[in-house]
Amino acid sequence: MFTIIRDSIFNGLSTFSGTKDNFSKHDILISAPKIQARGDLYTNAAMSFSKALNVVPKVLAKSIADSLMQNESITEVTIASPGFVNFRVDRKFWHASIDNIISKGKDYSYTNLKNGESINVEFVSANPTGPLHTGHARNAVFGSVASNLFERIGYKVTREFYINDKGNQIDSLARSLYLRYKEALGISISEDNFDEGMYCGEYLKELAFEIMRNYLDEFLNKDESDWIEFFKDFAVKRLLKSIEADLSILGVNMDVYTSELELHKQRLVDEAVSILTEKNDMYEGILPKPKGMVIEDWEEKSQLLFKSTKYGDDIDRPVKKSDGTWTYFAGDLAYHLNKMRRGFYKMVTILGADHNGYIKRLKSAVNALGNGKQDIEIRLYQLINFLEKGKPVRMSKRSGNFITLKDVVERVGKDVTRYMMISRHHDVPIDFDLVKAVELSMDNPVFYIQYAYARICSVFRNYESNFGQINIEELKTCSKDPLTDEAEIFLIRALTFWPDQISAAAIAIEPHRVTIFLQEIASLFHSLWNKGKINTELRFISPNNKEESLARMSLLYATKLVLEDGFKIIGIEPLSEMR
RNA sequence: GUACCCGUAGCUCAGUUGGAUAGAGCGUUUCCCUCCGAAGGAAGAGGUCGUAGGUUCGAAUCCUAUCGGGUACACCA
Repeated sequence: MFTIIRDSIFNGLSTFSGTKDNFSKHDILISAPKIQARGDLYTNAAMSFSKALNVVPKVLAKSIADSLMQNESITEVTIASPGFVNFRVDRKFWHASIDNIISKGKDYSYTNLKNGESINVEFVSANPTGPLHTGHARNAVFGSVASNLFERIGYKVTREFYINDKGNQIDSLARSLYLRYKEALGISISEDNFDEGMYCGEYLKELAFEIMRNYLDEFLNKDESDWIEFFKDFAVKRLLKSIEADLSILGVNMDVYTSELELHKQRLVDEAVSILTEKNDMYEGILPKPKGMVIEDWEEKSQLLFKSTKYGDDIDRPVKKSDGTWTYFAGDLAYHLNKMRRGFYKMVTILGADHNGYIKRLKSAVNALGNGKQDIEIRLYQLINFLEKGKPVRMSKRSGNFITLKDVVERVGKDVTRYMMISRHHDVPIDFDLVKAVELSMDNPVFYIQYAYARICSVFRNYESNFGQINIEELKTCSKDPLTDEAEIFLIRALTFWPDQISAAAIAIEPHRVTIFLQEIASLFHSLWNKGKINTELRFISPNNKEESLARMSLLYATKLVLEDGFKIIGIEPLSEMR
């Protein structure tokens, strides 16, 4: 809807030379003034482009104002110093906005900014050594909502999970499973049998029993080399399946799973290393002892290093351990080379805040391998504190007594979990109160927006019992003239901003904004509803006046579409009535 | 010691490429159900945006310094 206005503003600016080179229409801000008396909308374009065009803001503002005046939907334009242009639009503009929303329907917030460009979103990527825990839940929801947002701006999204199915942790996993296997065969095992770093959680017992049933004592009293590969493979496969199941109850589905082990088997690590060697980015060297932390068994060791300092990292990073085997980082070199070979130059990776030390080396690696075409963005999310009636829930990883993702979803439901996980900026830790989260109050913001939606559905039921079945064509074509109240216009205005806000959230990779906008719209709706309680003129349904009722229903229908769109992006189900 | 993140109302947090008089919820005070769902709404109190400088027409937002909190810092993943 704002494109027409943007065009007018742009025309006002384009009388000055250099306009086309300096910015595009998309850079023009149109927003609602905080103070109502100033107008319906304003732009700061005169100030923000004053420098680029080398023209004083007031002159630009005058030119913008003149151009806006020629737009017939604009009724009044005022200039405020130092160059704000405030204006009012005709009611018909807002009325047309409703028609626009209804015609676009489910595609209302879709903007084809990226024109089908491929993007790879890597998220969760949990080690397949146990069930997903609550931290993964935030990662999963963040990645999944970000992906939905990317699709809204025209990206072709691939949701990807990187499987760390190689290394010491997987060895420990296999040994842990072997202990459980011995236990299944009647050998007594206690927690003391599990060394540091091994996995003594209950979940391996089930897998051990399955091996015992199918293979009896075939692996008993054999050398580790005779069984370890089988146990690794079995454990990883099964745990991955349970991870997939956990993600699915959260409504998260991956498109691609990529195995680290496979990349090694395909010799892609060697390939990545030889590419970097050719670029002169690899060398055999000794790393300095880290400062500010005590390492007891520190030894100077020569190892293969990647020259990541060349790309902005603080120190160079080891690709081989001192014993000559590959590091985890070596696998990541291969992995990102693999991503780019599959055509993904635009990459987004979601990681926990504890990975902050890893970003620079990852970006360095991608920059070194990407030949300038690469574009990787990494987003970190903060931890979640689980509370119960305000008191922290104790979690001990050692005894395996930590809250799993499944626990949370089973307790509060998928929708509440998803909503809570993205209701805050990713840089802010979340306090998640398991009790308050299911209360039917404003301590539980999910219900606020669902309540708004349910109320709208209720009005529709009511309308139909008065006037019979409603159809969309009718809503589109009916006269919107009865919509004149301030509260109605405010709601329409908020709905009109929706596509801009969604694309801004996508570009910034900030899914939490969606929840904020939804709160705003729900609030405007609730406000309008209550206004109708006091002033019967404003009620959505006037039993004796179908025309008026229909106009109001068209506004509600547009609101409903936007709420549904928001729900879909967040991945929660709309409720047509509260229990 | 170094890097990254956070510091906004009593509490939990928004604040969109820098925009005009900094906003919500909870809590608190006062109103609004004979009337489409009060699980809601209207209004009040509550702020030198951690502190000090700087950049400019204009700073919660950008830069520098500083204080407080979090996370991470050889070969692990």
